[in-house]
Amino acid sequence: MKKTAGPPPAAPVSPPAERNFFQDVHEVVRLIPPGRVSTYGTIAHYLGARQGSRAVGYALNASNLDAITHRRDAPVPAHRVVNRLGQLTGRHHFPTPTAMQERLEAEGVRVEDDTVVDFKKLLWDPASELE
DNA sequence: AACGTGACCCTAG
DNA sequence: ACTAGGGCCACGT
Repeated sequence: MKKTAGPPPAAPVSPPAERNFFQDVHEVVRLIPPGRVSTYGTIAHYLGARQGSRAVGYALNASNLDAITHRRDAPVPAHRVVNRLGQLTGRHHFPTPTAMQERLEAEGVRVEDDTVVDFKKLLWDPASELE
């Protein structure tokens, strides 16, 4: 016999925080103003995961795949996120290998040799700018 | 369910 | 100065 009501109230304990890393990353990246760039580490650090930089990239990958953030109203400007050296390491994950650079240049960001020029000056740190 | 991978970063020798 | 290793977060097999 099967038990009539079989909905196991598993729910062991509510999670401490339901903050989805994914969504959180998307939100922060969306706050990056045009003409500015940020880094995976900076965002991760701002979210409290200093060493969770990889997850940031993964989240952006999902955004590009139109997986979670399929909002055309507020697309995630993943092209504004580079690594700590200012290199466009994620350009290969864009529709075209040059899409990232072109988008940045369209915003006035100069890119040379797959690296953002004056990247340090254009760096946008939410912890400082967003307070 | 465990292991491995990935758009990374930091610390140690 | 350079090289090596570990660590965190989420996902795929």
